[in-house]
Amino acid sequence: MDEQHRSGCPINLALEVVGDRWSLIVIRDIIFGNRRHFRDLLTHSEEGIASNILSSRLKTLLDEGIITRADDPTHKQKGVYSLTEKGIELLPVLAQLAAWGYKYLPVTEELGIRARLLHEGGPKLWAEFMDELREMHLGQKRKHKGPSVFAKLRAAYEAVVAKKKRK
Amino acid sequence: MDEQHRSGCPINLALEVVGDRWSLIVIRDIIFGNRRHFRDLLTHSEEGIASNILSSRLKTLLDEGIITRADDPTHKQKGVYSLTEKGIELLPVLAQLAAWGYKYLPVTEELGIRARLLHEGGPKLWAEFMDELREMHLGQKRKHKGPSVFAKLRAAYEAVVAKKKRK
DNA sequence: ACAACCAGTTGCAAAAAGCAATCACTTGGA
DNA sequence: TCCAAGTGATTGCTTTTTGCAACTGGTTGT
Repeated sequence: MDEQHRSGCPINLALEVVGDRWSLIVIRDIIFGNRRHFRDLLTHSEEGIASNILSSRLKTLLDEGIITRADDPTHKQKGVYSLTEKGIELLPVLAQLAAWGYKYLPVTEELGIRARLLHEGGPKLWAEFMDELREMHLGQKRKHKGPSVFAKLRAAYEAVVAKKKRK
Repeated sequence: MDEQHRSGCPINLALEVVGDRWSLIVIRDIIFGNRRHFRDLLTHSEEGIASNILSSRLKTLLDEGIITRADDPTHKQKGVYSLTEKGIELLPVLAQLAAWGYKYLPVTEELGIRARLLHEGGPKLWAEFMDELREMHLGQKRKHKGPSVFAKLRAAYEAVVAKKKRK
């Protein structure tokens, strides 16, 4: 059970934790979609994750201290997943990855809009977003004022979807 | 052969390309270790990559346009792998991943020093480094003057190794 | 009472990773 | 000239991970 690490390199260690095809997808949906329940992550998944894989990933992320799980008072079986600070700080990784994908890969318009805004906003916007995530997941009070980055990203996405529908 | 994408999300598309345990390790060794030959990547790998996996990853990275391969004039069988602009622009992703790993995972001192310097230098240092990489891999002339970031990172690493040896 | 909802688990097949040995060729030195 | 060392891989094999579909056992609302 004592997992041996391949090396003590930070990049390698990070890849051992989130270097697979699904972990960061789950984190992405928690961050940008605010999906907090198992079913929510399962059925709204753009990519169609299987339930056993989702289950296994959530377990790993729990073990690694990237997310936590709490009981939902409204439903005895429902669990609420929240990001830890360690999980929230994966946002810059996701942002850079998204920027790279947006620039070089065949991204669809509606799914690319968030990557664009995040890229244009830069580290300052990321920090604001992380501040909001700390409020949403850790119950800390927001430091920055003004409109929510989360809401702005969502609104931009909805606008693109609406525009495409009209055509 | 026409691979179907799981979705048009930039994060997902990026993960489909480099979201595995080895691709970014190879890129890391090319960038930070300046390893340009198959054998070089194979035998100096900190993590001990197997030859068939290295072979397969290099093929994928070639197909994706992240690296190119040229014949080495000094040896008919030797190939020289170089980064493309698309590959060079993975540096910010590596830097963020390294920063996260450095902060939260059991990184060894000698392998963590580069992550620390890269983090402290921030996007400005990354840009300088990418400028150097364009010189090393694409034959473009460097725009910025002054000491090489590549050399600084290497020197810092050597210094830590030397210090540990003395003890 | 019962259908819909919830968080998973199980069993099985396919794909990928990992390991050791081998291959076909090139180079440099005795 | 010959042969060891070096080159970039490939092959065959086992183990591990992924992916899919069906299922389980409990909860909630009507």
